[in-house]
Amino acid sequence: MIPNQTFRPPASTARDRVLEAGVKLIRAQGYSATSVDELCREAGVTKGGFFHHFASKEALGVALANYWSRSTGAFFAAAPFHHNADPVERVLGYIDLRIALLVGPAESFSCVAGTMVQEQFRSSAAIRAACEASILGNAAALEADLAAAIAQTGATGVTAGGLSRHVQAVIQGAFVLAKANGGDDQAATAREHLQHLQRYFELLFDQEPRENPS
Amino acid sequence: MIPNQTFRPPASTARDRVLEAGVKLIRAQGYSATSVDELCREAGVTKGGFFHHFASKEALGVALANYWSRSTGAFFAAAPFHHNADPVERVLGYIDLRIALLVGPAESFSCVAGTMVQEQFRSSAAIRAACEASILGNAAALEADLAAAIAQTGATGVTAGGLSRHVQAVIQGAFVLAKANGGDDQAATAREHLQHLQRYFELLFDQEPRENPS
DNA sequence: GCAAGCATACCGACTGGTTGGTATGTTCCG
DNA sequence: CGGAACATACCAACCAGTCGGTATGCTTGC
Repeated sequence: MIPNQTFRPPASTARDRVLEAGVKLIRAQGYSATSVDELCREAGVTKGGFFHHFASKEALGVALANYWSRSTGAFFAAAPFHHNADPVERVLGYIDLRIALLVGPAESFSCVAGTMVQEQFRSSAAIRAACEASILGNAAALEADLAAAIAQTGATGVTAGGLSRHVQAVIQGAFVLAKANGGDDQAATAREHLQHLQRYFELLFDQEPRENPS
Repeated sequence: MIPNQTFRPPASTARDRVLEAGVKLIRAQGYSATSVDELCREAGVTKGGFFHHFASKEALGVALANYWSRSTGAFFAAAPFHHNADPVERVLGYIDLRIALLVGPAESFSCVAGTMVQEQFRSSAAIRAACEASILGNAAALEADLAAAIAQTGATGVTAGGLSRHVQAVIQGAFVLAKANGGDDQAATAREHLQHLQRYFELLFDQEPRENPS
């Protein structure tokens, strides 16, 4: 879910270069279709180097999901939307940020954890769990703001936890439909769905609709 | 997106058995992780038989997406929610049906097209296009009802096409989060998100909230 | 009515290349 | 010196795809 490489520090060690290669290749091809040899080539590391740092390809998958969690968690934790006094505006500001990050081809904004878990949820329990932690970690970061927004507006029939997970579900769904789009603007496809999510929150929290950038 | 095997006629020919094997295995493992040998074993077909019917594994992927389109299209076209006089009720009835289909483990209700496109959107243009057609075909089937609902309620800022695609995006996102869930009720995870989608439509079309089954 | 001719459906051994993983160095830093 | 960080060479299993062949049925000519 973090947008593109510029938001992560350039990889220096071999281990980090492999993780960066994993982000790039698995976003574009998925986990199973990405071979260890390919990862090594992309990272400029030999097979021996790879297996020195990762006990198996599965271990790389788990480490990659954790790496992804840390990167995205740090990025969103540092974002300025947290400074807004109104919790509803903080929630809408988060979605604004997510929309702003949707640029370029799908492999530059899609989610490594979502991609991996869709393939590996039955084959590898360890990867599944690491991806779940990544996605739910992102959700949890928004839960307090959502709880405050619900309390402030008196919205009924929803919970902060449920809504926070739903935000992530819509984001993941937006990625799938963006990937399915064969046109030249996959990002616009993804934005469309986050704008519907925003409208849902505006209706739920009884806000004036904000004008959408697109 | 069609739920489970009981909604499709039992496969008799070798070709159909391979397609059914594809539905089962690719739902559980993804496209890349499913080998031709595995498909043959599951279908009770030999390698020669497989390549008699499909020119390549990629051709099987395309045929599978088309098979999926036809199955799901026919199933939803025959569903009784179409008979409701109120277009808003038809839309909500569609989501009710989608919710009702969410039972069992994720591999029994998830979408073959969504799973394949997430892995193959860059690697195979033919599979990507076939999956796009499958997902957008499901969306298009709801577009007229959404257009009528918008006209009837005067909902502003949304289009029938955009909303119909959003329904599919939420469904796909619900599947991803269901797969990520390691608990014993992945279906409940998926249902949660479709209920939020339903609430969005209730707010958008100014309906009384319906009581949710869960 | 029946056989020749041909298409379809299917079989399973085989191939060249790739897979994840290992065993055994070498290099370099504290 | 010792161990962490790599490199090289290699392996058995597996991969998608090929190939020569068979069994079956349909079609056409006589």
